[in-house]
Amino acid sequence: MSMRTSWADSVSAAENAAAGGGGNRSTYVPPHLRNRSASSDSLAALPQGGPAPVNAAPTGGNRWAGPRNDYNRSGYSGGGGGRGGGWNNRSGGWDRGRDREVNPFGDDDSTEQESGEPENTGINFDAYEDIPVETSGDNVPPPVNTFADIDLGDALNENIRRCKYVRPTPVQRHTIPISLAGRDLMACAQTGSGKTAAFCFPIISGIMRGQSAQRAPRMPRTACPLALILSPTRELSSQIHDEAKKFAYQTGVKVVVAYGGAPINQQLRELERGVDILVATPGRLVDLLERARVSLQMIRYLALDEADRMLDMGFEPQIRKIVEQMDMPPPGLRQTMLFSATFPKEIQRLASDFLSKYIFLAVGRVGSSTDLIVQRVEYVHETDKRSHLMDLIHAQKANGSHGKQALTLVFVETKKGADSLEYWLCSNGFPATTIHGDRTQQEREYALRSFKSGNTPILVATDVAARGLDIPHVAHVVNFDLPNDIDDYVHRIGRTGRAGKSGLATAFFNENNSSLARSLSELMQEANQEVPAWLSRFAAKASYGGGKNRRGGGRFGGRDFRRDSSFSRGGADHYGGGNMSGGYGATSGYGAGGGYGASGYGGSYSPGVTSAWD
DNA sequence: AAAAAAC
Repeated sequence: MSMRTSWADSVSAAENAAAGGGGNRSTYVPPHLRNRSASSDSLAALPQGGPAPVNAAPTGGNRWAGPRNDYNRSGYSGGGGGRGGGWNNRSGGWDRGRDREVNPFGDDDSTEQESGEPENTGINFDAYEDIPVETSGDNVPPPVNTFADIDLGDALNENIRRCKYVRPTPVQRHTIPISLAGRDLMACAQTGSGKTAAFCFPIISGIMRGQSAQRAPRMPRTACPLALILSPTRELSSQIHDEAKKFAYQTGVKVVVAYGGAPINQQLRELERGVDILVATPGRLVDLLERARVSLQMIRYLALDEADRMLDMGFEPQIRKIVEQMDMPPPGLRQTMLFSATFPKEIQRLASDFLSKYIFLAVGRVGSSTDLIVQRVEYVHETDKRSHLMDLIHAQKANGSHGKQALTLVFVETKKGADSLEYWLCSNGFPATTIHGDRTQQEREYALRSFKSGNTPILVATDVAARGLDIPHVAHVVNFDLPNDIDDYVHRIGRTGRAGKSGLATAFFNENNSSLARSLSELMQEANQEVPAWLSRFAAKASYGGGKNRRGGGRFGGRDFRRDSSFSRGGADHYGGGNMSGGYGATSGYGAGGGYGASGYGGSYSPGVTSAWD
């Protein structure tokens, strides 16, 4: 009860200060002002020294060392002694109830066991012990072994508990301290490695500590996020947003998502209500920037997820526009994290342009984790694929659990192919739906929901669903059409075998896939899968045909990209030099393609990790 | 070659 008035007071104090008497009726309260109870705090109570220039932060390295008494306040976590005391209980908060924070964890912590085991059991934690991890760079902060080793703050710790994260994944163990130290990072990490949490925790924590009292400029209709997370697909952005909201629950840090295909007005409204962390796809963000509805001048954290994917998709111009040609602070004055599964020269270039004195991190995939996925390859002629699929689904049906049919994800190569296969399945009595880029966003989201819920246990998808998407409980991934790229294959099969559950991946192979034969059989061998003799023969043939073999074939510590002739063309060692600034970087060891993530089939690929770790 | 992504 007193809390309510406290909050209200706090808000009006903040408003008065922020509006400067200008009659601005914005209800947005910067995060560093939110977590304080008004009775004792006011603007003047900001951490000592008052306003620190925001730009002093990233390279300073020491900004975390100061007293951090501006969060975990009594009004917040201490509360009535019960956990989650603060926000939940208020009946009208600083926002006057207009945007009551929905509990992203569902109704109550205590009901979480209702449907079987908690999400995180079954993870083979021991498998994490011997994951190869390589870092390079100057003064790399040591990894942590537990979340408790890191001072993320009570609110965040509580959310980690709610997420049931027991121990940090390798990418988290390394990334979080690096990031908390204010360092830039280029990381080889893929879906399933826990990277969303790895970059969200430090961002949220940093924003909460945000000692910068620098106010957002007074631009009533322009949102000024402190952190930007870019990702290649709408669904991935949406998923990151969902995760980030869990991590930020009751921290006062506001997360907003913006992507195309959805009505922009709602997103604009959300933005107007204030945003600390903006998750976005590049196209929509450019739109928002051009409308001046978003300004990047306050950005302190930038995370680029699936960077190689974004470049594949032709986003480089938009990304460069966003990062270099708008009003975002330059490298060194912001903290940048670049995540990519592979390191072709385009990515190297991006890294040397976007990052400052960065640390390079490559996390190997979890030991023998692909053991959790049984991979089968079957020789199927183009014309036989449908009937073959029908057989598989029938067999699957027999295995279904809880009276529900197990979820089957079917990958095809084209959007038309997806539609026609879906139509065929449906007209043959199989409940199927489809997701691809020709469908409206509404249809895509509906399809995904319907699939996840089990209402439509068969989902036909193009590669839009291959990467990053977290669909729990997929029992079977069928590569109806194999991709041309082994990385895509790895991503696709990674949709199953999650959360420590076993998964099955079946591929239909025929002459059309010759180019994949070699890398596919290598991958399967590495994962202790049975490679059919006929596939080995295809592989042997293809290795001479010069098909699309894997570059270098190297493992950890492959080719040095600077020795790649195509790389040094037009300026020997340009990138090497660029990356070497300060002696960091993806220098030897992680080649352009021949390096870690590329050849190791997902250097950090780690299926068998629960959804929340993505 | 196809996929994805802003209106």
